[in-house]
Amino acid sequence: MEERYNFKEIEKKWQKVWEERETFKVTEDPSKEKFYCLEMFPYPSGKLHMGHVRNYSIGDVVARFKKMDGFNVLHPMGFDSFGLPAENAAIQHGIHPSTWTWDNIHEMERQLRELGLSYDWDRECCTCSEDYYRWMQWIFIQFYKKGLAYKKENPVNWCPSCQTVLANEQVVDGVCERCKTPVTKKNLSQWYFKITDYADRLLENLDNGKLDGWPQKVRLMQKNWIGRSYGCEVDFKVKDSDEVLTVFTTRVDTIYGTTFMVLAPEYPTVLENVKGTEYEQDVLDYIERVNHMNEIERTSTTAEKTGVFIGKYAINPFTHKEMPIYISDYVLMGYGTGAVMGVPAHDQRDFEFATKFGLEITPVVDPQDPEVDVNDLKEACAASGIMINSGEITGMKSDDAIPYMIEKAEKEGLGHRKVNYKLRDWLISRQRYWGTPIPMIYCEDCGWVPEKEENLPVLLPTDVEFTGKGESPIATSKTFRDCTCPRCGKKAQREVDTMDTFLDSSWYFLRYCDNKNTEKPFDKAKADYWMDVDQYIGGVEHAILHLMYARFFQMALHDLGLTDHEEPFKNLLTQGMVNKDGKKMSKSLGNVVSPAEIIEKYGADTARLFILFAAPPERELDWSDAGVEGAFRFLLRVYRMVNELSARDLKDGEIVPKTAEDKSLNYRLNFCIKKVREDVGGRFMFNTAISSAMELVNEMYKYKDGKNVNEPLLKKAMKELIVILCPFVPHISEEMWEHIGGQGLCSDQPWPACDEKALVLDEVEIVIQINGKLKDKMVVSKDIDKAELEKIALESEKVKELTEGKTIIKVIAVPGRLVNLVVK
RNA sequence: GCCGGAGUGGCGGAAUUGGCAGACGCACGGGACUUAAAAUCCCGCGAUCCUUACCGAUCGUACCGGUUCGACCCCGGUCUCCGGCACCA
Repeated sequence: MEERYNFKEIEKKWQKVWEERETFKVTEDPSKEKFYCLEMFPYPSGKLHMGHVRNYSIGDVVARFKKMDGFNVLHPMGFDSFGLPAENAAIQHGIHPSTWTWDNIHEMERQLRELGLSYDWDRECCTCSEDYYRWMQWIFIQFYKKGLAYKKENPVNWCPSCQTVLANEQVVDGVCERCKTPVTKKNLSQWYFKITDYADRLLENLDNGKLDGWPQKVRLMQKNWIGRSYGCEVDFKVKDSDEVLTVFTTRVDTIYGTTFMVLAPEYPTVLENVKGTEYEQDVLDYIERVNHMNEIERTSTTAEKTGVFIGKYAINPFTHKEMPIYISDYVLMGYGTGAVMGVPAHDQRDFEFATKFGLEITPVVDPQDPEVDVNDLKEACAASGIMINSGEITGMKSDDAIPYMIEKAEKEGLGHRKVNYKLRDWLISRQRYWGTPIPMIYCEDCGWVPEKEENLPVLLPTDVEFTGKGESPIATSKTFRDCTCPRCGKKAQREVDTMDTFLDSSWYFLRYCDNKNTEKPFDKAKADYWMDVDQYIGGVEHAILHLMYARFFQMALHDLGLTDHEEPFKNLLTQGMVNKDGKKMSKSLGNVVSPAEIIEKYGADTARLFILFAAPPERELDWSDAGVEGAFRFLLRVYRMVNELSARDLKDGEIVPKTAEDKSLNYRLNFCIKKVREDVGGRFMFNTAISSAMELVNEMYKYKDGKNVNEPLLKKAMKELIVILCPFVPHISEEMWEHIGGQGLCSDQPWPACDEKALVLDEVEIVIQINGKLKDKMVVSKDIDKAELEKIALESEKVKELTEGKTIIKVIAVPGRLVNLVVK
């Protein structure tokens, strides 16, 4: 082995060896326990960033460790390669999205290989390739046949800059998640997936133990997003009309306090209700104004309430009182029924509305709080309490009044129990080119008909123009649109929209299980062998979008009988961001550290080691050049030691630790073996795993230059140290392994066994406390019992001195740990 | 506003079940080696106080309080920061 640590050559050499020997290629093997380790696949932007390096380093340590620990490890990689940037490149630079994407994929593959990641590249999937999107289309058709896909006209989120619709999940703070342009509403006919059918199951599984391996935070975020609320729908008749307005409320107990009613501006009967009346113009003006607002303006909670009276009255089914009907933008058409009962005394929004329009405020719940005067409210009071002014339920507890009123409404036919969700159906069509074509055909006679499965894939046309404007670019193709109806054979037209790329990433983990299948998306037996993903690793920014869509897909595919598994990801690790100087790395701040630069200067092993050592994976990590230097120095230190020890040609033989130094080294070695197993295999604390390896190296440095060197022991420590380091820094480990004459590849070695006996020391240090404060320490035999321990502690000079003239009230002795004297 | 999470040296962080606070690393300081420097190796490194020095003492995990023989850890309250959701009836 060269004296100098020549990482460049070492890394190149071993990457080639792994590739040639197919070290990380796997097949199903029922005799072995499987482990599916998966990192979120990247979008092929063309350049790897530090976030990727962190993500894949974490996954690689886990995958390599599990392999060494005897598992049959599936560790695949691919590219989420449909999407907008490719199309923007086409618009700006005239490069075809396909060319741009594939060039980037190849460049990123190269960069990933440079990191020495243990992927089975044979299983690579790129979502933009025909053999992937063919099955994406097939799955779409199965969803359609099952009634999970449907097309409907609806006001949708529209990004004026991207010129496409967006799913609710892609609108963040009222702006487009991608380009930050304020989102507007547009009425369009679009494809949807019925994810709401799965709302309950998606919710149930968050809490029934199936996802206990997920961070609580992510589960809560999904729970809030699904937003289930239990309540009641109540029917209000419109005065002098046959119309019935149904409202949803979670507080039916407050129905006696309803003093007005509010409809969403889009409510379908509003226009006919005002037609030809004096209110028509005001209402039309208001609706027009609301339509021109973007999402930010519309959903601002700080804005003063607005609205107009539509000239009609609703009748409260319980009090028979007449109540004016308004429209206002604070009522949303997309949630509940689009109509709400206004209870200003107990709902803050209604309170503000009533105050603005001078409407009556009737308190019906007394919270029994001396600080609240219900007859002079300064704001709404949402607390529960005792019912007042409420007919037959007056005097009841408001919490009891809710079930009582629901029952009463059901008995008298005035309403019924109802569960509502914030979750909406998933809008999946996009007016873009670079995505999976939706395999649907519109026939004048038959309506929407799916393409025949044997005709898949519906290929993306190549004769399109990229203008970035108007409808889907596919519409500019001369050949794509026209076709014949698969059902009746008449002339028909293809759908020109493509699928949201979040569909592609909702099942790629299944395709990895069987990526070459030309008969179906994946073989059930293969998928059932590998699934669930035992460890999924990625950024927390996907907590809602990707992670919920993938769960929905898995459930739907399960229900279609394609897999036995209902949830895709058993354990989830969400890694924190990589920052520089406390700020996010970004071009505009000029603080971007490029992985290529670091690999060039220090090598991949150093980059991996630093990133794993600097912080626990869930936390943010601040990039530190000095820290990288430190990681590099550690590798140099190990390399130098192995070089020196191998030159000494240490003797083999039976390991019998004799001296205290032997025992200490043997302890450190076995402790490290155990610690790394726990920290990498269970706790995901790579930083402490590495620190225990550092401690072992420090101990070995001290030991090797000592007087009585136990050569077989030192040799074993060196060998096992190299194996322990392998998951973290595989290249240098292979090099050192080869150098000391190790058999086979270091990556193929079994994880060293921990000798538990070595961890039991003959003597232990015991702490002596007085009133809980540390006063003395002593070394005693490990077998000593409570009574003896107590006796020895009381004999300590220090204790005698400090307890002189005082009484010892109580002695607490914990063998192996401490003695605490309570003294007065 | 609602729901989460976090707060430990100069810095990143450790303390896994309530039992020695600060492992490991960075930075810094000192020493050895060297003509010199780099590299390397060794030592020190929370604060305050006492002491010539050694030895030691007191305080210390955001803040206030509680439980306990014993609290970074459990309980109650406060502050600050971060994240998510947000006119969801």
